[in-house]
Amino acid sequence: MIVTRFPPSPTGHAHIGSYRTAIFNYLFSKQNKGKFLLRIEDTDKARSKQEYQDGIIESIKWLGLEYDGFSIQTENMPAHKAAMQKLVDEGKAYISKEEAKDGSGAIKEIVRFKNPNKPVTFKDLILGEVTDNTTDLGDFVIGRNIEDPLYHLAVVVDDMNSEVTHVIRGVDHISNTTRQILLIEALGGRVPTYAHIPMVLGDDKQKLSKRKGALSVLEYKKRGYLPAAILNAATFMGFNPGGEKEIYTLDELIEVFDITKVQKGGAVFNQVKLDWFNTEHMKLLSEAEYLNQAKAFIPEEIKSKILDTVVDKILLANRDRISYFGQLTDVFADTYMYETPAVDTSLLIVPEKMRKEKMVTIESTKIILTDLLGLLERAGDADFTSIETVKNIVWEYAETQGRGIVLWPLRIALTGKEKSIDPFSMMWILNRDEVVKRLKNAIATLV
RNA sequence: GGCCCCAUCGUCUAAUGGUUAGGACAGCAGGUUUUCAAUCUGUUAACCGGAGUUCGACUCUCCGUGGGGUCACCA
Repeated sequence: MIVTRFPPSPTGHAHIGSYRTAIFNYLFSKQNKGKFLLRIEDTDKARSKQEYQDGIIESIKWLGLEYDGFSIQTENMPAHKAAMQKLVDEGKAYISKEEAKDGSGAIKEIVRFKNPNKPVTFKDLILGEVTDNTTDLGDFVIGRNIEDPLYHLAVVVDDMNSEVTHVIRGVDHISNTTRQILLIEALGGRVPTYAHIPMVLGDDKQKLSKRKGALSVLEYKKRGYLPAAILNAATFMGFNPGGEKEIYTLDELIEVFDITKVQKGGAVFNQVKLDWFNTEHMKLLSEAEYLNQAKAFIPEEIKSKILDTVVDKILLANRDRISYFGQLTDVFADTYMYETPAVDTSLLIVPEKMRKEKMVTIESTKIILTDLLGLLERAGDADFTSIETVKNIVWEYAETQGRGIVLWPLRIALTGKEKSIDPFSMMWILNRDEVVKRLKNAIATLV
């Protein structure tokens, strides 16, 4: 049985690079019908916070990475202490009286591992054979004192006890690996198989970090990204199944993932490409799913003053204009979507470059808008049932007069904005009465 | 600096000794039912350098160079 684990320390809100490690562990274990364990490494009590632990669990659940086992490292302390005592008893570790590093000058008893000083070689699923001379590590510390075990010891004991078979983690841990192997050997445990995955880099090609603006996974959740897109994008940093397909669901990822094909070099994180992945995954949503999820991102005070049916229309008309739900905030910030806008007369006049040789004056604009108003007043309710049918109301007229000449002032009359959604979608959202009202308003400004 | 790891378009990558070095994102150009967005089409752009091995190297070896990681009583 294959067992992998993801052991974050609850000392901050982790970003996409950290969770990619979780994803690779998850993918590998699931495709082998194995187990995926989540372990909170909180041996650094001073920096660990419940808030961060909650964030980790929330993120993992949101991403859909169901774990088969959960543990909190400090709860396994008795086992860590027993292991440390055993090493000391067997002469493989010793207690050393040293001056405390906290500047107090006090002398305390720390526990050091007696380094056998030999080169350690292990086989890495991604890197191949890795050898490291451990002598320069010295007799490294494994406990603050005989009662207080540190990271390396705790990890090794926990992994042994939970029978972890594969340790998949970032290459930044590679030098930890050799010293942990030393500990496993001293404890008489079985050395797991390792796979060191490349770092996720920032634009500066250095390890991605929050300090350099990397967003936490929780932040992406808040901004309305789809977990499926995060999963897909994260996996593709360092892995590629070959072929030209790039959009994969979690199940498909489990299917095609191959740890041995993971890239050796680091991958620069690209926010723009993440947005693209999200756009593509949004297209995979059914209309009902889209609407349902989108509604959570409409500011309450705005939602309460618009009819549900109109909200749906606004959402649908803007569907392919957003790449993540958080952008809905901008959509609704354009109040013309649901409130009659003030119209600036000068905007109504078709800009020069779009006139196509035609004369455009205040008078001609007024005539066009008046003609349009007539067409719309005469339209039936059925004409407003879809964007397509709405378009048919004015299309013939626009064709004969010149599309730009007609559609430009129409759109401005409806939105009051130089840049906006198209007039057909707008009329569909608004329905006849409001369209007629806005046209009349616009005509009134043309003196 | 010691030790370790890495190296294909700007970015993510495909290629597993023989390809016009492919795709995606971004960029650029154009089309489209006006604008913005979206969308469609086309297009610019890469094998870090030098030796070797070989009939033949992006692919294998070595040496450079460059980049990164790590050197805690953090994890």
